[in-house]
Amino acid sequence: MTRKLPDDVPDCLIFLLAKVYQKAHASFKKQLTPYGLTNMQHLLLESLWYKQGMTASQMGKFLILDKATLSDVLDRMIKGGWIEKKPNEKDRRLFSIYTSKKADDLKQDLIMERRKANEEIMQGFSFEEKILFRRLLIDIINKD
Amino acid sequence: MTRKLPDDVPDCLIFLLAKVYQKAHASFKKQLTPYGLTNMQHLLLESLWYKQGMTASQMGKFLILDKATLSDVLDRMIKGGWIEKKPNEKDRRLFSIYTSKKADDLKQDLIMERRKANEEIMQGFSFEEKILFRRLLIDIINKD
DNA sequence: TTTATATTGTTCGTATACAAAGGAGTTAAA
DNA sequence: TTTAACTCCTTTGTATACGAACAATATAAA
Repeated sequence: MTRKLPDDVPDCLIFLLAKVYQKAHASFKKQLTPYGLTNMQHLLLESLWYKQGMTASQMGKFLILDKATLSDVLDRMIKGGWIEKKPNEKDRRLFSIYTSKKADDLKQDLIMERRKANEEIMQGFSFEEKILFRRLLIDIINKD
Repeated sequence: MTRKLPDDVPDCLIFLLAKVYQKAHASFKKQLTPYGLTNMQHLLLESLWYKQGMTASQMGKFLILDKATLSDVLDRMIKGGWIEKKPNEKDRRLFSIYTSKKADDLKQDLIMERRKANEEIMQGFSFEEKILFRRLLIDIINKD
């Protein structure tokens, strides 16, 4: 599916951003296939390893994800045995989310795959370009 | 839905790319709502204005889009009266796609909206940063 | 020319995305 | 303390995405 841009590159930054994301996403997706995980599921696991026991609402804020999107993904991950939900006794609206043993056993491998995927994206960039590219991305996200 | 990154920015370029795309997409989506068009539909219209009469396969190659994705989008755009499909007489597998009058009447406005959206994304960047950012994005897409 | 191969577009299945509305639970305000 | 306002999560509806399988058609190869 991944291909090069036409010779007359579209003068549309939104399009370029979409294609860069599409390519990075597709590449990482291939790496994850053997594990039976989707990109989004991998992202949630790494978030939980960073901070176990978050509620769905907290994860949504942390990852800038819609709660409706998250609800479905969490559901599939519970069915797949990747995470567990524990009800909060004080506030019965809340569930704390934890990774499962099945997930934890793959932790080192999965983190390594992500590192590899990240390196590939900017492979060929100079050190300065890598730093600047990352900074510009963060600037765009945090603008306003 | 759009929010800032947490203080401890995740060290994952794929995540940053996803969030930049998410933000640009959401922003343009708001601009397009009054027209009754989605981002994808707008993209297809601009492609056709650039080159009328492309087949679905040609559009897919031009925009780096899966034919399955395109098939659905084209279907909705025909139902919405934005485009028209004309069968090819020489090769009965093919359909040439053209914009409708309804779409053409909005052409100048829609192109203007896209320009505005693009400017907003890199607003605040220096001239050099704008040039470099665009080049780096294209490099990533065309790598390999 | 007939058979194998390739291409085009559709359909199916699954996974994001997100707006909007709804149900259950909690907190603030009168 | 009882109601209004808010929060959390789920559900519904629509729109991407894309791999895989398919039917119809076209082309190359034998």
